[in-house]
Amino acid sequence: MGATKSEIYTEEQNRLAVQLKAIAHPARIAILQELIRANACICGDFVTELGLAQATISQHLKELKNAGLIQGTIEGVSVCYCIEPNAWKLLQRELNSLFASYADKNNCC
Amino acid sequence: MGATKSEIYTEEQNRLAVQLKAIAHPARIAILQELIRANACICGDFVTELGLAQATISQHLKELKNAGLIQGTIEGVSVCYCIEPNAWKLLQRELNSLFASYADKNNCC
DNA sequence: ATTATTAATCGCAATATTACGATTAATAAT
DNA sequence: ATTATTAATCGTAATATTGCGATTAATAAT
Repeated sequence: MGATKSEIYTEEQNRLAVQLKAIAHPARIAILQELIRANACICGDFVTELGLAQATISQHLKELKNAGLIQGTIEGVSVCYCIEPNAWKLLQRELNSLFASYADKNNCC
Repeated sequence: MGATKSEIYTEEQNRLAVQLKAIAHPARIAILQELIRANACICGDFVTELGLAQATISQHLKELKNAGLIQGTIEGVSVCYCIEPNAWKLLQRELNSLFASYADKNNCC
């Protein structure tokens, strides 16, 4: 016990859960918002922007990258991060369809 | 350490993170989908629907309820769950604005 | 060559999550 | 009254996450 029983769910459910889990942390939400706001890619600016240690930021970036939501390219001594457009748009579509499926059905309770 | 440093984020970032974390589990995604699909409120059907123990389902329902995403009303010996419309629509709006802020900016990397 | 800067990784401690069996509390049926 | 049904809760074990200091690897600047 302790680990999620991924075998019993559909692939879509698992994928959506993984991506939502990646976003579901205030630090990572802040990172994504700043990435979008700045458009141009930033990197270690997050360390000063948020009040977290460099190791912690690096870990959060890694999780976002693992979920495929951002990408980073080495640029000399620093790393330039930005949104991964395809995964981002796919997630948007999947969430849209989830929310759309709850149109305006009248609740029973 | 081990706990999220909520103090350093905005209230919106924290709220969004809490609600996304509530959804970010395949079992809870399955529960929400089934709740929406059935429209009418189900309850312990989830135990047979998914392959999880009753205690586990009850815990997942509690988390969704704590996040304000669903509501449950006692109906005799069983409990009838359904989507909480206001929280659901608010979350939809917040996610929409997050995704909308990434319009079609051209990435730099 | 040496020194600074940047970011990844390792190792650790604290805390949170996932899952379940067992028990409990409450209503419904007999 | 007794028995079934339903769902919450407790306790526990396994695993995952969060956060950081310290170290490491790599390029840039001197």
